[in-house]
Amino acid sequence: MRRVTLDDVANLAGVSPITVSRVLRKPDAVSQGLRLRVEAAVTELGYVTNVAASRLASSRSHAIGVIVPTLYNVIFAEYLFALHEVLIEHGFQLIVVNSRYSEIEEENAIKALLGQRVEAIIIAGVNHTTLSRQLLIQAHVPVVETFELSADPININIGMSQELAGHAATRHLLDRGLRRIAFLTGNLDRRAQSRLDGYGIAMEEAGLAGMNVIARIPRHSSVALGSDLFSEMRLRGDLPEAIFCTDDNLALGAMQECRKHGIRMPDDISIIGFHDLEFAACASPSLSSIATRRYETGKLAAEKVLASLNASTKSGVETFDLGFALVPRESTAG
Amino acid sequence: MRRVTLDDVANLAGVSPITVSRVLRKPDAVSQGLRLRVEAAVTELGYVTNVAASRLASSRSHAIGVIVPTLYNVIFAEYLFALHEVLIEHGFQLIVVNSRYSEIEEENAIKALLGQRVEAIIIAGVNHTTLSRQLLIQAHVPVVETFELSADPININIGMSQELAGHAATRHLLDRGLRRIAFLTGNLDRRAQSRLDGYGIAMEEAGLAGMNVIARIPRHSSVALGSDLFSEMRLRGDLPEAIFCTDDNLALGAMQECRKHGIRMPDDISIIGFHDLEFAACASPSLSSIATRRYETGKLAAEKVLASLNASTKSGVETFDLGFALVPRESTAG
DNA sequence: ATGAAAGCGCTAACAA
DNA sequence: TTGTTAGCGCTTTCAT
Repeated sequence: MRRVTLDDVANLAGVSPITVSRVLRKPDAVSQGLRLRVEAAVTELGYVTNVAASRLASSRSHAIGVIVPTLYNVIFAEYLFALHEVLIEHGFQLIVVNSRYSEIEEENAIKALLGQRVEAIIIAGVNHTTLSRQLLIQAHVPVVETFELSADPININIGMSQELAGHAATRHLLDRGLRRIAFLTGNLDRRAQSRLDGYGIAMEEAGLAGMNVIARIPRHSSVALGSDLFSEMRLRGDLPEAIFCTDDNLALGAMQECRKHGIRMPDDISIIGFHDLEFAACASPSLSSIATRRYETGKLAAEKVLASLNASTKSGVETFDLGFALVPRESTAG
Repeated sequence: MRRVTLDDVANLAGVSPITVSRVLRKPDAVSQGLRLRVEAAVTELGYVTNVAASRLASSRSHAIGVIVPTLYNVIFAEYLFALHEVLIEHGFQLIVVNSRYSEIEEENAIKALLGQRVEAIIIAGVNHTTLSRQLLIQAHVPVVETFELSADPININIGMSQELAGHAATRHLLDRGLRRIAFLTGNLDRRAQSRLDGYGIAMEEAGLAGMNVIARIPRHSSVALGSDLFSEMRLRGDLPEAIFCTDDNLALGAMQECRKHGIRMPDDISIIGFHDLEFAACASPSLSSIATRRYETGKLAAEKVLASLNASTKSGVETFDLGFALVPRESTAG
């Protein structure tokens, strides 16, 4: 039950192995006669190239490593979609690994990817362990850090200021005269933490430093979690005038609870989410949010990788701030 | 800028390459003295195993191929989560490829995975091109087909009857005396088609064959699409008594439209979804749905793969029907 | 346009 | 426990 090899195909076609290899990789370099014979033999034997052998011999993996904290989130799905779209087109394989929001797992992921001799690494986030950072630098491959802005990028950085976005959302509520503003969140990953920082700064600027309310249950973000977070505040008899959710899913859950208990939006309570997911515009009331650019982040990351790989010279540090946009809708129409 | 190899480490540690290899793979087979020296050398040089060389030499890839139609869907995220959980633990790498709901792309994905010499293939769906099926059979690796039941499984089949589930949802509405029942869907992939078949059969059994209403817009399923589908029916002045959505997301979108236009649920219209996503229980009204077992499907698939790989004998055909459950809630409380 | 020789970096099998 | 030898299946380089 031995697997079919190049040599088997070559024997059947009556040519040398290298000719078969050429037919498969650069068909134009082979005369039509031989090419047809080889192609027939390939089909007859059901030959499939052994990628490991090919990678070893050519010392090219045609693989690009991608690290995301989770696959359980549309945000990263949209981003991966863009990466796929561009890179697969150019003959690269994507090796996607999730770090489950852990810097230690991220470090292991980086080692695994380097073992695969990936030709570039695209990694969500800008905070890494010391060893991770060192490995990424020593790898001598293009490295793209995404979703946040780094004070000290390894190579290419494509992101936005999560803190400014959190600040903008909070300001929006403050500008409508709302003062008791709660921040709702699930697990506080780095990006959620930055948004929280932005919230804190805005509150302080408004002279409301003492009024911060942070509702947090350490679970992954979901509509159900939004309901739970809201319920908890309500049962505590501690409903604020406004809510800033780290995530539109949480906001939707909170809105469902409001409706269930006859709490009017935005009359009794204003709600703003984050990311501007697809459903935000069609919710009722429509949900105010901060629009972020997941697709564009992935697209640009992929393009920068391609550019780096084609460039003869090693590129220096480059930063791209893709920004965000406040999208005011009915849920905060004061 | 040559990459560090086993030989480099061996030279530095003053041992033979195979000893380094052993320290990395079966440390217990090496004396402590040498092991420590080798480990020091590995750290000093920042050595990372070249996976391609390792795979070629050992003719083991420790990789498992997974094909899903999309990453853009919680259903598959939950399933992948389970696969990861079990298989990573056992030292396997997952190579996840998406076929974008295309049988041709699925065929290419299979070829790519075979090129990687994956040790098993786990594939969502039971319908493949003739060549795909042939490749899967000839690969002589465990093959698991999931999410549906096959009349003729290649090897292991873990799924449920999408048709019976569609039938059960429709019956549930019929049993409440509802007669004008619409079926809402986005892209009609195989599974959605089967649910539609189940709907058709139930309608026919109830003597309502002529009353089928199918609202379909060929986009990927989402809350926004549910809104659009509902709007279209409403503007056509053609609102049914009940709606069966292929997906809870569509149902949520439809519910939002109802609320926006003062259409009461379930008084004016009953709605049932599919998959029982997390938010179904906390929606308002709570959403009736068909609960499906994505996590369990992934878990069992992973376990069966492990069992097959450990078994000395090639396993025959096995089928596991994981079933589904009707979860009646307020949205259909007639 | 085609082929021969050598070797990519590792591990299996065997020997010491 | 450690090392030697050979080779996994392909592609590079250099010849023809």
